Amino acid sequence: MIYSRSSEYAIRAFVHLAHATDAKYVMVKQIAEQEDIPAHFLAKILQQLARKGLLRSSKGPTGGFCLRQPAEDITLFSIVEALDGMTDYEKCISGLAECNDEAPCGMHDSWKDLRLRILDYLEGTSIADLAKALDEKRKLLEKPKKPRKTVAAKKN
Amino acid sequence: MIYSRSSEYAIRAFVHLAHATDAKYVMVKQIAEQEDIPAHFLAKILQQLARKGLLRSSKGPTGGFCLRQPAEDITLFSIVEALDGMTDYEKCISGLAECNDEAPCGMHDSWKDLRLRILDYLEGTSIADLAKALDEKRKLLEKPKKPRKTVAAKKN
DNA sequence: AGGATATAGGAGTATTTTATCCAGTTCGAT
DNA sequence: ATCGAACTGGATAAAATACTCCTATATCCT
Repeated sequence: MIYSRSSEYAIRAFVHLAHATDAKYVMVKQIAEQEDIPAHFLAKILQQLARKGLLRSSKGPTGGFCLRQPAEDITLFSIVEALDGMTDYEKCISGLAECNDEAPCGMHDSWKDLRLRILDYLEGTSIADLAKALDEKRKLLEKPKKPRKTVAAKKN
Repeated sequence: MIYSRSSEYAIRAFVHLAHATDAKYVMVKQIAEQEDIPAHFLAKILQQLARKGLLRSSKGPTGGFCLRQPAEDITLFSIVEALDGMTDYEKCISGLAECNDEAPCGMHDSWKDLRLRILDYLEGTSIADLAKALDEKRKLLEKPKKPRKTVAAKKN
């Protein structure tokens, strides 16, 4: 709800690509299957991001997509901005077009603070951050110290 | 983007109602005009909120809507929850259904922190807060110490 | 060179959100 | 009692978002 579903898909795809460290191209189909994202839809999204310069693409066999910059340099902000735009964040949350720092709007100041935090989050989080966090979580789950029989009661 | 347009309209309508201090009913049409909200659409929204117990409604002449509780007791959260639901906030931002505090998801922890802030904002801000902030802003604008000729260059 | 493969891109469909309209019901006022 | 005002609720429409399909184009591989 901070960003669209398109952006969500893109972010997940980027994290996936960040794991393909050897800078090889990865097929949309492969990403879509492993990340459980509608393939055709994801293709569209990645095409957009390739046009915007965030991805590199190649056609034909051995083709696919790969990150154009190191994962450390790609922020969530750059992805969300490219797909959703930032107009929602630029206007006042109350929807009053006339509202600015001087004009009246009850929500203005408190929202400004929260918006800043959201933008900080988007600008301060890179694909590399997410990829690393994901790796660490996976490692923790791979070697459970005290495995309890089977993976039975899987709480959702 | 934190909440839907419906919620935005509702919040503005509630702030409007909070100003009708004498607990009288206010017509949808009147709110819609003054707040510049599509009247029929707003009617639907207020009906929903009346059904959920956040508003009191009355038909016929002298009828309309009024707050059911004091504005201090109505949080943004209660409105947004009633209209949008909180399912978006309950699930992991990455869209992974399987993701929970133990399961792997790169975004989980950082998002958890931000989500908490957003919910704090929604739960910690009441309609009375917004109404008061709006009043204060208006007062500041009403009596400019040094009025400069006319209100000419009205910057958007 | 030519066939297989993967992205590019346009067009089309489905679903959700936003917005409108109208007939029905309730209630106040004359 | 009756009329009109205002909410109620269902049906409809428009717009935005999410998703699918098909053809073209570029590239690798034999």
